[in-house]
Amino acid sequence: MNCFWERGYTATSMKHLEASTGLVPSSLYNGFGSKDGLFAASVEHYIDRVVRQRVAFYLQGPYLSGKNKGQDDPLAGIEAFYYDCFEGPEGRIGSGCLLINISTELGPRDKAIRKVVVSGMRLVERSLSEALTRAQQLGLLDASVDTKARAQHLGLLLNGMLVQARVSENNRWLNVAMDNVRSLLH
Amino acid sequence: MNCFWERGYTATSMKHLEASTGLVPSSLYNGFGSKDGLFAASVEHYIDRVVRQRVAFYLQGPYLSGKNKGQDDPLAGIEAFYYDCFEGPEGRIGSGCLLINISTELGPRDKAIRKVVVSGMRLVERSLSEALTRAQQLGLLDASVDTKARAQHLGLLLNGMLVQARVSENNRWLNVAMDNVRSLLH
DNA sequence: TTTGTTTTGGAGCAATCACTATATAACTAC
DNA sequence: GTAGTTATATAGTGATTGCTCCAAAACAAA
Repeated sequence: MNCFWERGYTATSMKHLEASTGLVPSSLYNGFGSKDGLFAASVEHYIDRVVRQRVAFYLQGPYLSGKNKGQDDPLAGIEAFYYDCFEGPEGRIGSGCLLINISTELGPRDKAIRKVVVSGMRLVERSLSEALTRAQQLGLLDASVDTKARAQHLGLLLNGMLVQARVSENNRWLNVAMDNVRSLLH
Repeated sequence: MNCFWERGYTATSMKHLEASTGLVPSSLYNGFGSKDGLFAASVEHYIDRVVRQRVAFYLQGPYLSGKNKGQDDPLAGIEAFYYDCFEGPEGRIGSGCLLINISTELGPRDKAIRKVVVSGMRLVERSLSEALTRAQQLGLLDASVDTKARAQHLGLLLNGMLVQARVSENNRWLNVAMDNVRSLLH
């Protein structure tokens, strides 16, 4: 997963995967069938262990903010979710997001992978929408906001920020970007 | 350029480039030195003929909107700029943007290319900022808007939309996204 | 034409690509 | 222990990678 994350699909060779996993070719092929199989497993692993976990922690269920005396604060959850995507404990500056990276690399060619990638993106957008709705119910977000449209806006903005994170040398742009994110949480 | 645009850098082989240009290897190598040289030339060609041209037409200089009796309407120019990125006359649905595609594919590996790509992105953001400032001077945009921050927001949103365009099968998401773009032009 | 330079044609280079054949080693079940 | 199954190790498969060589062709200036 880390190999594909950093180098993309095409530029990652079986040699890289052997070195990264410490396994010999026969083990890899016995376990995953082909490079494509290993790639598909990596993408699903990413969605499970990175996307789904992050979404569950910050967006679904109550997010207990310190400011609000331990009460659920979905908007603070969204903000923390964004920060975690860029300054996560892994320190993955320059990696961006595996789903975004392979979206643009593979484009419309591999339909099976594309379906999985899109489902991962939709999971994020849906969770953002649910968090916004929860914020409305708690009176933290203006009731006139179209949560689905706003969630799409937040999701597309996140995609754009993940592109920027992949190509930018530092994180100086992030402060302004987070201001822009917060401007969507009123 | 079209080869790299559609297939990315790594997945594009010299055979593809020979077939696409109709030139034999010796001609390509005589003209561009290497695959990397041809790639660099393609990226600069893209910035010149796609980005710069589009930016000049819609964002820089006055954009004469039909609604406003032939007067300059920078906000209408921004809106038209966005539409042109997704429903351009070329009908490039699924191609997205070469700069975005190679940003995420190559990431931080190739520093020379990254510099060029970032300069192309900055050109767009700067032009958006200038159009917003022009709109403020014309009284079309609230004077309290931080045009640079808003331009970054619009730029990142555009990046995200170009990722979406690369991976999405249709353009149904575009209407909602354009509503979100317009919500930033007040 | 003649001379000199640039461009193309086509074959082929070593290196790497994803992948496999086969034989041995390591488990599991009884 | 012993048979049956699964996993690992090593070497090597044909195909494709980016690229080169050299001779023929085209062009340029006189």
